[in-house]
Amino acid sequence: MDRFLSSSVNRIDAKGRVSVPAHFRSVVQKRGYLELYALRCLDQPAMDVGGLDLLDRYEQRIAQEDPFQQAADDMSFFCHGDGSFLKLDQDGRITVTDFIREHTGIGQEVAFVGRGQFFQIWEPDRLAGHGAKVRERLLMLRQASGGGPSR
Amino acid sequence: MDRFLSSSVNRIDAKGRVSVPAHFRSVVQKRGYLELYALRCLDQPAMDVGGLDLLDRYEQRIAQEDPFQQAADDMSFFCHGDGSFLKLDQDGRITVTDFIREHTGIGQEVAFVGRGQFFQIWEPDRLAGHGAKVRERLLMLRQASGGGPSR
DNA sequence: TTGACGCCCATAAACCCCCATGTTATCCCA
DNA sequence: TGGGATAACATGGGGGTTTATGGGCGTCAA
Repeated sequence: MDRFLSSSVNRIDAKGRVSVPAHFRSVVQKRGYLELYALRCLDQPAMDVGGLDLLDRYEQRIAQEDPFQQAADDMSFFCHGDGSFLKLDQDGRITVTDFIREHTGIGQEVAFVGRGQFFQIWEPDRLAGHGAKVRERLLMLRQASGGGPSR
Repeated sequence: MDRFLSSSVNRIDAKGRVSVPAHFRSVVQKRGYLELYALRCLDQPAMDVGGLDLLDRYEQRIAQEDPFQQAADDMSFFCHGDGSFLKLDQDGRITVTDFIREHTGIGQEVAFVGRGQFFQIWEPDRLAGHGAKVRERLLMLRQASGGGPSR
């Protein structure tokens, strides 16, 4: 398996460290990531975490823009400046910085959520609230489209 | 890693010195920059800092302008005349000059922001305000394009 | 001589390596 | 099928190293 799947919650210790779920670590290794990079989500109190290939996508997008226009500058600011490195120590833990806590509201626990090519970290309660809203939207979408397959 | 990524805030000491984040220093060394050059941003209260190749970037920008117009002349004056060298001392610190303080509003603390090929220095509060505006613009961009790059 | 600047060192805090412990899940065998 | 052995994992903490920061001192130039 080489995709980030499933979710779990781990506790932050007195030094501010938290274990990355073992399954995610094995994906990290399989993909050959030497370091993890966390990007601040634009519209959610979460961080997107992945390898540096996470940035490649954004940089390709930026390359399409006129480098001297505001859009290119904004995009660069977002993907280069609004993130932080997450070093895995040799026990597979990362340190949760103030930068991350501020944006996510994370206190004592961290929820890890697989998203395929990357994963996210959330404050567990906020994740639960977000999950409820997502399910609601999906349900409305299905009803609006006239039912679809049963079940 | 050979790109300037992530951001952090450091304090200026009584002599006007501030530590460049260790990670940025290692990028500077990896890129072989013997000296850093700081340019006033055209449209933001920040300095762009990088190697001398930073000038290439500005010169490209100027090359886009009609050389008979005043804009090109102004830009040339701005970037060739309104920059300053930043020497790294052997503890990895730079001195924040009055010239920099005036343009950025920097007082006691400096925010370092990675921008890929270069980095920026900001007054922390102004950076926070700028970041909020950038995220707002990017969100609008995403909504306008009906989905956008991520998710 | 004074002030800006470079070089040096001291110290506290942050960070990372290593090992220990407890808990949970898995497996094996009676 | 139950129960104990085992392995995998999350978590806690000790201690060394790196980093940020503060300050002393000599040099050079105005």
